[in-house]
Amino acid sequence: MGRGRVQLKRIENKISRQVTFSKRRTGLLKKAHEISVLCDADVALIVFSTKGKLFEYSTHSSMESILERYERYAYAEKLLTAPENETQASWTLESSKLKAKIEVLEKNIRHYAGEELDQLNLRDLQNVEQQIDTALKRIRTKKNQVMHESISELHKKEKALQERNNSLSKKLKENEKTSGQQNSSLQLVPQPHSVPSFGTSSGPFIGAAVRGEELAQTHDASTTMMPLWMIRHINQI
Amino acid sequence: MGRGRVQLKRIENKISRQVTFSKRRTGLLKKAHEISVLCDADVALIVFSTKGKLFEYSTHSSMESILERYERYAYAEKLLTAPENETQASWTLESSKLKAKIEVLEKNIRHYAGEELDQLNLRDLQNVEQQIDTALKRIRTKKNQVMHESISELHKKEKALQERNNSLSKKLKENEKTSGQQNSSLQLVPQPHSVPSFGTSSGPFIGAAVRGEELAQTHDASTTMMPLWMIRHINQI
DNA sequence: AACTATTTATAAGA
DNA sequence: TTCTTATAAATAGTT
Repeated sequence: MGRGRVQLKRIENKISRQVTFSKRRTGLLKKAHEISVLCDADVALIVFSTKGKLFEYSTHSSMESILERYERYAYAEKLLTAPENETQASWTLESSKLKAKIEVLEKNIRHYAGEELDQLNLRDLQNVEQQIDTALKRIRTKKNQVMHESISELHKKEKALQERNNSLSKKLKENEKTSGQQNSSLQLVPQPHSVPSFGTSSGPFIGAAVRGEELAQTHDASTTMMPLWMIRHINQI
Repeated sequence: MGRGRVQLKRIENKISRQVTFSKRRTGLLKKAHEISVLCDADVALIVFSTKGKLFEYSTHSSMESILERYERYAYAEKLLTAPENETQASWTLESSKLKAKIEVLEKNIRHYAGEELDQLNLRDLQNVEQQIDTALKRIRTKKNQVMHESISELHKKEKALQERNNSLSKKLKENEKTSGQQNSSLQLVPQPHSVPSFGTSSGPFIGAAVRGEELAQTHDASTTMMPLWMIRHINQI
């Protein structure tokens, strides 16, 4: 539904992903409401954006009651095996499982930080090295991209300010012509923000920006996931 | 969308209500899936028909985990104020705290892996880069150390075997002198443990190790780091 | 945030 | 339920 067909895969461009999310979210909530009204159905819809923001819809009978009903329906089995109010033991168990998981995650993070390496054999070390090397490339790519964007913005601002200055000083000159001359030597043209390492002219600046972008494309990050060894490790709990 | 407009009110005719439900349910689930994939969102959709039949969709991360996340998100307040069953509530609270911590750790790991970088600003990126860079150096150092150790060990073994061989063949010759000659061409000198990826002879083997070390030093990241003043400057935008 | 050209969803009919 | 088709809606790309 739109100017072009769309592949069913994650939209890589951040902006258009956000825009699409906003549009489709509206549509989805609307349709959830429609089926609920038209067909007299109980609907609960929960959406978390990539950034973790929550959007929800639920039929008048309220989210809570629908979720309860869902649990009753979907986990009927579980409810049968787990006697009514959960015992202290089960809570303790869950708690210690979670704590164990946290410990493993923290250990992994320490490994990622290059600490406690004594526990790793050569194969592990090589895996971690590979992972981190990839990560470092991605992060540098991203950083370049962000810097590039910031710099472009600065340049835009600089340009706008310069133009504004020009028009202001022009007006001022005209005013002086009509109302005598005061402050004719006033400094009205501020220096643009200085961006030392990139020089001030736009020529080399643009060159650097383009190079940054190419770099970004080279390191497309969409391919690699958490390393298998880490997943296995976590799952062992 | 169809041959006629439709009022947003309950469809009275039972049959067409069922038909519409069936069609729209399909569409709704499809759209839920689409936004989930396209926009990388976590979606949970629960639909109960009038008759009480359940239909559901949830992003890979599973219905259960999304509902948990929802509870944490939407009822955080309630958990804090809930006076009711004190033990139950406190357990739930602890549990969701732990889960939240796990989520944070997992996010950190993803950042360490160079994923989900969109959420980070330049300062964050800088920090992560620094940490990872340090980690990478440490890991390479450790790896080299481990490799050197195993190489030394291999050399020791090789030497020991060689000596053993020498003495064995010596003895054999003596035996042959006294008891006639058999098996004089028997291969008694075993090859040292093979270390496939480094070649088999000890000469080039050591060379490779040294080269590895040089490579690690080449990756010293101090060259690619951004000067502080530039970062401050950019952050001022 | 608006605007359209298109694609999609679906109401009605079979 | 499923298929077909005319038409309403949603929305991708653009401004």
